[in-house]
Formats: sequence, structure tokens, C-alpha cells
Amino acid sequence: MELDLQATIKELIQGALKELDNDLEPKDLVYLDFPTDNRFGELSTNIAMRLARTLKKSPAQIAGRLIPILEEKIKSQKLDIYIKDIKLEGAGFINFYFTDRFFYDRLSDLIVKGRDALRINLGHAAPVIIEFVSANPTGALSVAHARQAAVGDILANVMAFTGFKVNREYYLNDEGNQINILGESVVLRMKELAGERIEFPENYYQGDYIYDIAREVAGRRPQVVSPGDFAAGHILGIIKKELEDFGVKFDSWYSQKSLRESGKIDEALAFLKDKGFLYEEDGALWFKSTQFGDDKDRVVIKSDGSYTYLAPDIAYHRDKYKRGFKKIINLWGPDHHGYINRLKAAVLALGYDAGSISIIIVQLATISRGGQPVLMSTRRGQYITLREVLDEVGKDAARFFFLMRRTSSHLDFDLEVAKKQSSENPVYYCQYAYARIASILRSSSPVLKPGELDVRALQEKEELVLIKKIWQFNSILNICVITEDPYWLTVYLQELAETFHKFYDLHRVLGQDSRLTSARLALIQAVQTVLGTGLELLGVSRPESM
RNA sequence: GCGCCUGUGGCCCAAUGGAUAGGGCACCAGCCUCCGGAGCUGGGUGUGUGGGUUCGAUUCCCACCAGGCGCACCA
Repeated sequence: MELDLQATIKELIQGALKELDNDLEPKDLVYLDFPTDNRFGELSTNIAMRLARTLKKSPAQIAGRLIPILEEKIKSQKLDIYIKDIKLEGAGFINFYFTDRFFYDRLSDLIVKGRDALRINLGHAAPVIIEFVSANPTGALSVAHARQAAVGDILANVMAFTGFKVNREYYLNDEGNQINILGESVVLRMKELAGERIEFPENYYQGDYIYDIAREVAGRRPQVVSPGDFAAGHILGIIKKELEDFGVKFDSWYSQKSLRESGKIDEALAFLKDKGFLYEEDGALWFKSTQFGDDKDRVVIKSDGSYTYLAPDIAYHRDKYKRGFKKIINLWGPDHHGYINRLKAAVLALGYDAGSISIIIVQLATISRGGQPVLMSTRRGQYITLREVLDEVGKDAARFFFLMRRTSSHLDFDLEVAKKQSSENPVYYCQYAYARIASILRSSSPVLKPGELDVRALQEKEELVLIKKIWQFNSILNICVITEDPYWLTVYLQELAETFHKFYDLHRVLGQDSRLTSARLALIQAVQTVLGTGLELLGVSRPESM
């Protein structure tokens, strides 16, 4: 039987609040939490405390009226087979206690349906575009890009799993200032290789890879019309390969060059001009972004007649909406944070809802080795690349580690720890639990027919804790989507692995009486399904043995 | 100067405004005739400073202190 008890309880509370006071708008008020301690039941709401001020009553008084209404509804809707008790506890929490039957039913459901039982439909097929990485094709990807790639890809995985129609996009700056400088860097290196004395400007691309490209261009000189385009194409190939090896696949690559050639930039500017949001000053064309919350107006066409970066970006985002996306998510590095307000201003000026676009700043990742920071200098072309991290620690550890702090927080990536094959390394900790289960299941498969399987044989404390932990998976996905941060998944998987290891240590699966052994085999298979789904969403491999 | 991120036990970090602030490392002491010991169990006088909002603040607001990053008619 399909039942999202969490959603049901939320609706019950909202209904009960309406009965209590018809003026309340309970939609945004009701939150359900997992209590800090399982002796406070399975779900908890703080609604009585939150309403104390508005209703001018004590939390206890509010709960005292709310609880009987809830109990009545539960009884009339025959939910009492799953909810056994509602209590007012602590400072005014209303705690819901579930029956064992609820958890046994959920477990049976998961055993029968497998990973489909874990799907929840939050997105209702809403089309979402997640744009991330979008690094200029002027050099290898850095660890900062790597973190954006991991976060973006995994957020996309989670949203796709929870019912959104997700498109991963890479915006390609394939023309403009940086590409020109790239081209000139190549030309200079070619001259140098030909024996000419050159002076190489500091703001040109310093890396050794420019020599490689210069040699290649020199080799096929007649065919290469634009060294800049050639170099960008060459480097883009490297970037694509790096991303592929990192397990990140984009659905679309959006070229700035084609955007300009399509005339969409001029169209977008004409649109804003019609609305009266553009004006000329000092020979440049300005966008009145202050009218939409920015702290100063921004230039869109420079006095020399060329676009600033903002102009194509306005057109690009307009095009995202025109392509039918209802939700736009951009992942940017912290150096772009000052740019948020002007882009949001543009979205508003274009007539779209501010809530339809989320800009997530992915904080910097720094690299250390055995606790010692590894210094980087982009200017000198010396920085740790995604490629180096991949070569050193592998895809699994890299993807997991980049998500181990909240996306909005700095992350220190210690290469030594990521390489360790011990409990210090959470990737191995989770994979080890998975492999342990696989090992047991190799020697004996569970009986999957519901008639022959009696999950009620699972009575030990560690077994019940494990079942409850499994049940929380859906909520974790929910939190990831709401907070637009897939980080929570790594925390949950570590907890699930820990819960399993504790169970494993105290109770034997094989060699019990057949009723208990079947039930435990089914339980660990369910754990493996959840663990496996979680690892899959992270893009981390699920080893059958290690 | 302005903006963003971060200050939690010896060290690294958790806690979508909630209940007794949790883990890991290190250190000490235990657990394999038994499904994988890459595991488990036990051991803890800690939220940078000062205010504020709240029934309740590690979390939100203000000021300060400390560290990191960013502040173009670059992209």
C-alpha cells in the first residue's frame, strides 16, 4: 500500500489548525521534524510553540485543543493502524508515535518493489535547467570547478529521481576577450618556438599547455584561421574528457557565439529598451538594474560598441525561459557573488518571477595533503586541476568528498584522507557496508514472496532502528530538494552505514531459524537498496566486494 | 572601504529556529572456534566577544575581533 505518512500528517495538522482558527493560513506554518531522540516518537511538530504568540495562548493550551482534533481525524480515517499516539512533550512539541506495523509495512513494500518504492514525486515533471561549471575553455578545470561539477551533477540526479525533468547545461564562453587573449597567447608562443624574442604579458595564459597548442597550430598552419578558436576547441575537448571521467555528463552545451549570431542578444536588449529599462550615458548603453534591487546600474554595451558580459547573459537567461524551463538553477563560484543582483534584476526586468531562479554559490574548495595546504596560483597557471585530483584519489572519493560540507561552506579536501582505506574515509565506510551485505546475500538470497516472509520476526532494537533509518531516506531527498543542496545525502548515507554496522556486529543473519534468517536477509537487502540508491545518486560505485 | 563564507573539546567537523550541542582523529581499555576487524563497545568541565529578536539562538539581526575569498565599460 502506498502511503506517505509524513505528508498525510502534515495535511491533518493543517486541517486541524483550520478547525481551531479559520483565519490561520497553515500552509507555510507546519513543519515536521525528526526528533533528536527516538524516545520522542517518529515525527515532531513545533506548531503549538510557533502559534503561541499569534493565538495569545500557551503552547500547552494550543496543543491541548489540537491533539483531540488530530486523534479524532486519525480514528475516522482509520490511520490508527499506523499512528498509535500523539503526545505533548518538552517545551511544547507535539510528537507522533507510529505503530510497529507501519514500519513493517514500509519494509515489506521496499522488499517487494525495490528501489521504485523510494521514489517520491516532488517535481511533477516540471522542467528544470541546472547550469553549472561553464568554465571558459582557456585551461584545465580547477578544483573549484570540480566541486561545482559534483554538486550540480548530484543535485540534478536527486531532482531527476524526485520527479523533475532536469536538463544539465554548460554555458560556453567561446568568444570574447578571454578567447582573444587565449589566441594571442598561442600566437606569441608560436613566435617564441620559431626562435623570435617575445615579451609575454602577465595577463596572458601562462600554462605549458599553450606551448602544446602552439606546436599543433604551427603544424597545420594553413588550415587554422583563428588560433583562438582552435585553442578553445582543443581545450574544450580536454574539459569534456575530464568531466566524463568525473562521471558528469551534460545534456546541452550552449554556445555564446551562436547566441550572438542568432540575434537573440539584440532582441533581448530591444525588449528591455521597449520597456524603458535602458539608457545611454558616457557613450555606453546602461541597464537600469537599480530599479530592480541592484546597487548600481550596469553597462550592457561599452563605449567601444562591444557587449559586456551581462548583455549575452540577459539574452541567455531570457532564452532559458523561452525554451520552456519553469525553474532555473545556476551554480556559480564565489567570485561571481556580486553578479547575482544584476542578473536577478535582469530576470525581473524581463518579466519573470524572482522565485523562478535560484543562484547557488558553491564555496571554494581548497586542497591539502596530510593537513598541509597545497598552495595555488591561477595567475601563474599553477593550480590543482580536477585531473590531478581524479588521478590521485579516484572518482568515487572525489565526488563524495566535494559534497561533505554544505555547498555554502568552505571545504578542505585532504588528498591523504581521501586515499585512505579506513574508517577515516567515509566513502569506504559506506561502500564497505554495501559490500558486506553483498557478501552475505551471495551465500543466501532472501525469500521475497510476502506470504512466506514474516518481517515481524525482526524484534531486536538494532533491527527496528535500522528499519526507521531506511524510512527516513525519502525525507532526506526532500530536504536536498528544498534546500537545493545535495550535501545532506552524504550525511545520511554515513548514518545508515553506521546503523547497519552496529546491527551487523550484534546480530547474525545466517544460521538463525529460517523465519528469522529470511526476515534478516530481507532487511539487509532493503538496506542495500537504499544504500545503493544513495550511492548511485552520488555517482559513486557500489562494489560487490572490496 | 564594501560584499560573501567561516569561527563549536588537543585537532577536523555535525546539528533544514527546538528537547540532555553530536561524530571522527588522536589517546586509553575491551570484542574474532561464528555472515568480510576497511567493523563494533566503553571512556568528554566545547558554541570567538558584547548586545538584540524569540516561548526557545550554534543557527536569525546589529556591533566588534580573527581567518579565507571577491570587489572591471573582464568573463
